Amino acid sequence: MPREYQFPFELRHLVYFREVATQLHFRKAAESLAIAQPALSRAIAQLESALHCDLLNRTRRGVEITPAGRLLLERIEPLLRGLAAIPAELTALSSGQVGHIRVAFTGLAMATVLPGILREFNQRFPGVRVELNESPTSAQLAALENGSLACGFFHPDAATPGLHTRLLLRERNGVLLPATHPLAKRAKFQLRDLAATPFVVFPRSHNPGFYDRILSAFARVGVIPSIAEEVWPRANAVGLVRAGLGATFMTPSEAQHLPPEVIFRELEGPTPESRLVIGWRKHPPPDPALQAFIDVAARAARTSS
Amino acid sequence: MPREYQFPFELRHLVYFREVATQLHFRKAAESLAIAQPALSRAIAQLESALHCDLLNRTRRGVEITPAGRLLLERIEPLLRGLAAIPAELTALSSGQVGHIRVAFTGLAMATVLPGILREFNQRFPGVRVELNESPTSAQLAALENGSLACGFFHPDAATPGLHTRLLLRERNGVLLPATHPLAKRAKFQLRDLAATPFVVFPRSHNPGFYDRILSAFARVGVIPSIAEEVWPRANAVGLVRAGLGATFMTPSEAQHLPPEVIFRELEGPTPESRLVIGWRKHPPPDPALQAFIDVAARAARTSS
DNA sequence: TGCTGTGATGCCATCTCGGCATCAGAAGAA
DNA sequence: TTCTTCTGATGCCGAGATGGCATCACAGCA
Repeated sequence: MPREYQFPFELRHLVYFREVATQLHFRKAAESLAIAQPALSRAIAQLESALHCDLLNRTRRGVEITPAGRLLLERIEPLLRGLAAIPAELTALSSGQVGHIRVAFTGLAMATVLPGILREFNQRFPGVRVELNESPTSAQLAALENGSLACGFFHPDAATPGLHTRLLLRERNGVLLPATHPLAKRAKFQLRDLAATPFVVFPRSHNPGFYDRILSAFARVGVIPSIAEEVWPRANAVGLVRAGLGATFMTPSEAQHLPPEVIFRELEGPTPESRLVIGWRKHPPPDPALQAFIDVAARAARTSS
Repeated sequence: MPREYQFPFELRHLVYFREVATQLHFRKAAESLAIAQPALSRAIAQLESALHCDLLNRTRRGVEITPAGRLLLERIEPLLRGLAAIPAELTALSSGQVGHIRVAFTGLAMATVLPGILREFNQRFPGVRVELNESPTSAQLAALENGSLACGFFHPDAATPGLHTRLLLRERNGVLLPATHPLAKRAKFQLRDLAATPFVVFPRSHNPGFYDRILSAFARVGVIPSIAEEVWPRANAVGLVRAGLGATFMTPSEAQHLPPEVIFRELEGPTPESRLVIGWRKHPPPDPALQAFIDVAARAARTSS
């Protein structure tokens, strides 16, 4: 039998030694450990022979610790404490009370449901660290697939195989115009009225489906829009609109806090729709912390709608 | 049977788990561990049930680690490394290559043998930290007895029960005079010539035997000396002599580097003798580092005498 | 459909661990 | 002194744990 083993001792020996070295009394230590004294004597003897040195001096008037024993005691105490803490940590992890989840989101999520979700989740699961990254839909889908992302708030435009998704909200897009734009004076207008207006959009690669829906919405009213800039994230588009470079699509939710030089208008008639979902991988199934986050997110969406 | 135990697992389980979690392959891990694969499977299953959570997902296309497993792996890796380092540390301690010894000394020791001893010891045992404290003989004896001192360089005046001692040097005391003292002009004189001179001595409690030998040496020549000050350590006595407060006893070795305002003179006839020894406790026997220090000290004394 | 490779399971020999009873030696009391 | 009492060490034995071997169950692949 190999009996080849990295450690010449077992945890048992170390725990026993710690007890004897602390109490300096074999019988009392054995009692504390709920074993008989001979077993303890033997275990200590084994440890000493395994380490090739004396750890305790057994005198008739008690036990005293040797320098080697003192060194061993110093070394094992923090290690035993660390080991003892592990089961509780794992329990906390399994119950979802402790953990770490990486979450990605888009500007729309942050403008709508995300703050409320984070507030409630942090309150109910203060031990779970949430790592947040604003990230476009396509990057989120890639990160979800390769496992580097736990869940994402994004805008699906097609089926998402391998993912569970849950619809959080849907909004019609309006447009954000420079205050100097001729249409800014009108309360209502349609997409085709924007034929002459250059647009600031996000890069197509970030969400090809929505990008293409914008183009086809224009096409349906016989317009080929001019694309002035492609920029990400959304806040920068607002800056460019404010600078007068063009208009941009935006949902009402995103249009809450705007600088004075821009004006938001809803559109009549056809317009692209934004759908926000939360998505996560089917396999492996979410760990408890992520499941808790998803539950909180789903409930927040229900209550807000 | 109690089988009450602080840890729900043993080191074996942790080492096995680390191997599987690293290799993500039961057979290969079992081979690395020099055990059969079924034993490894069982050990991991035991660990999982002990911790009440899954650590590894066994899929047909290999093994993948769960969040709980990853947490466990993170936690145990530093702990296992720490445990693995212990045997070597104890070996180093036992061989005397590593350690810590507390050493006390008197001014005479530092003026004579101690620097050479420390130089050689540090060279041969760089891993041993030597803690040095200048301390009077009586304090050294007390500290040796209660175990707070490993060894001391001191001046015994009686038997030292419970201690091993080794004579390092013996020197006749001369006197240190202010340069303005009348006797300073004479090259030779005896103790009785100092009848009118006040003396600066160390406190009697610091080495009663030597103090009394001074008094009896005076008594033998019919002189009752006047004690001007009692001061410790020796360097301060030099300062008081320099300030003209009186004379003090001193060995030639201690009179090497003196300020110009004082003059050292050897004495003819009877004079107190200083004996420097190194002493250490008989029980418990010295640990290897201390033994090495004693050996170096004894050899240094032999070569210098 | 069979082959290959995975981890899991059944069975058994062996070893270890710990309990009980007892021993050996020193300190302290009578 | 002698006896008691306390210490830790040792002999012996049974229960349980451990690990090896053979085998199973299952998925991927040719």
